[in-house]
Amino acid sequence: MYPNSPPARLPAQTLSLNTQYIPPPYDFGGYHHVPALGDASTNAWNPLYAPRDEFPFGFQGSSPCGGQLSFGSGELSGTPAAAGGGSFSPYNFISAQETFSSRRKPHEAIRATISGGKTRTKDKYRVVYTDHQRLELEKEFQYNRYITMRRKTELSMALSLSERQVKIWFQNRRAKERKINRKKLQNSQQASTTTPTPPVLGALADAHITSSPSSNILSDTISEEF
DNA sequence: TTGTGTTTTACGACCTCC
DNA sequence: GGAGGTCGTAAAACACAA
Repeated sequence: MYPNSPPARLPAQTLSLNTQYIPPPYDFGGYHHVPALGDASTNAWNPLYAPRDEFPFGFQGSSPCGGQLSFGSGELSGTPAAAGGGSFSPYNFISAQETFSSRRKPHEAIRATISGGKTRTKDKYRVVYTDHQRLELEKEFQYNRYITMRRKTELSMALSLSERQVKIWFQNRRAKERKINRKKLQNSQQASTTTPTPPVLGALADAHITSSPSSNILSDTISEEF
């Protein structure tokens, strides 16, 4: 079904990719989560530095990691108390998911139960999270790429999800981010190889022969963080 | 309406760290 | 050994062009 290339595990690549964070182009107009969020690119999300312990909360408007959280769009106006009166605090959640206007009808559209041979543990193959659930998860993700055990417990209770669901959501969300970053990197590499070098820049490049395209891309990517 | 491509949940395999 | 990480993938949910 998926005629993709065979699996190839490159753990080292994972680490290097995680050192940069480029905010993905969110489009809530589709069936995706959130409008464009603030720049959290100053974060260095390396699993080696992933918080395994608690971290202090209590920010308003901007994360301690430098990321701005601005959920002022009309989409978010459907969550009356979620933002805590305009400023997001990760501890402020509303558990009444029904108050969130959902564009689709989660859980209703599940038609098929797991047939024989499937190894899923749930009676349904997968559920569709409500917009509110995804919004709160997304907010937490913008605050911290790696959820702590405490926050996982709180989120699971607030959103009526299991801790395992919250954990897997964060795993999938990080995978999505890496995928987007890879695409961006590929696009920039293609652009650098296809676009002819302007004469002036070419002359400048001659003065720095040691710089390779790949290193330029890397530095460009890093410079985007600032 | 339908075919197709993309995104979203969920899992297994494997790896690392404590 | 367990928890949690990435990676690859299955299949549902969804968007959208024809």
